[in-house]
Amino acid sequence: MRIKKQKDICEVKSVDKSRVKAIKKIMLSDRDVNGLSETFSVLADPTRIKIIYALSKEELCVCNVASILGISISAVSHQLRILRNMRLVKFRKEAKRVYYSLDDRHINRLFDQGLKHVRE
Amino acid sequence: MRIKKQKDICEVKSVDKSRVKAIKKIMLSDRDVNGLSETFSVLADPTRIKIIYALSKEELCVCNVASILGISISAVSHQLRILRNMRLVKFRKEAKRVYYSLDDRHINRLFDQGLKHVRE
DNA sequence: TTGACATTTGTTCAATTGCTCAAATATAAT
DNA sequence: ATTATATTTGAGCAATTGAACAAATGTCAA
Repeated sequence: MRIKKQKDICEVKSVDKSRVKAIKKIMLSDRDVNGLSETFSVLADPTRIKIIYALSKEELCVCNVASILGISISAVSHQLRILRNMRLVKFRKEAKRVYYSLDDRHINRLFDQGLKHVRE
Repeated sequence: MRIKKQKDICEVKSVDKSRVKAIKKIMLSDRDVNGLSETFSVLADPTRIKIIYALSKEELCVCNVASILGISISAVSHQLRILRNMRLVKFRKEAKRVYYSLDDRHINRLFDQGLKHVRE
């Protein structure tokens, strides 16, 4: 095979300059892009999906979530921390238990839209 | 610190059995869970988000996408393959160029819902 | 206090992922 | 055929991530 040095960066002459410029101008802000990718990342994990779904039905303690999903309490707690950091769930402590519930109406809508998509 | 063997699995007696059972019964199917996590995974990457956004505005060739995002053609092509596999984009060849466009109305809606969420 | 239960947290490890580079393929022009 | 342009693909690598396990914290009851 011949050796070719490839620039791998789009040559100016081969680019439709005005088209590229126009779209660059209306491109999403870094803030939007990061927000979107963070949001979708949280929803991109099977365990978290199940947790969110369960909590969308009812407030539950960590132990019950673990029971419902059939995974360890530790694993649930780790995932709940992620959801907490993203402010998707809120919690209240009652004696030894900690009860979690959904804390973001938007997420429910995103979730439902996603379900509609996969079930279409 | 005391050594305790911890089962890390919810003790039956501490679980609200009927509550757990009820939610287990209406839990999402594996199919739904996998579909959701795959769908959200595709949307969870900044590069793919930008590509999807750009393509939502206009049909574009690989080279122009690379130019708009300011990343290598190879990187774009790799990501486009993922979007192709998920059937989120379609393409048509014209001479040496390959033009991509969005091929899923649902994704646009999911995307917009996501934007609404992060901008709230 | 001691012990049991509920949850959280830190560490380690394996798997996944996105990128780069090099190479291959495809198409058209010389 | 050779060259140039456009895109795809495969390998290798660094960074991220989810799960498992151990240990720590917190709360209540005996």
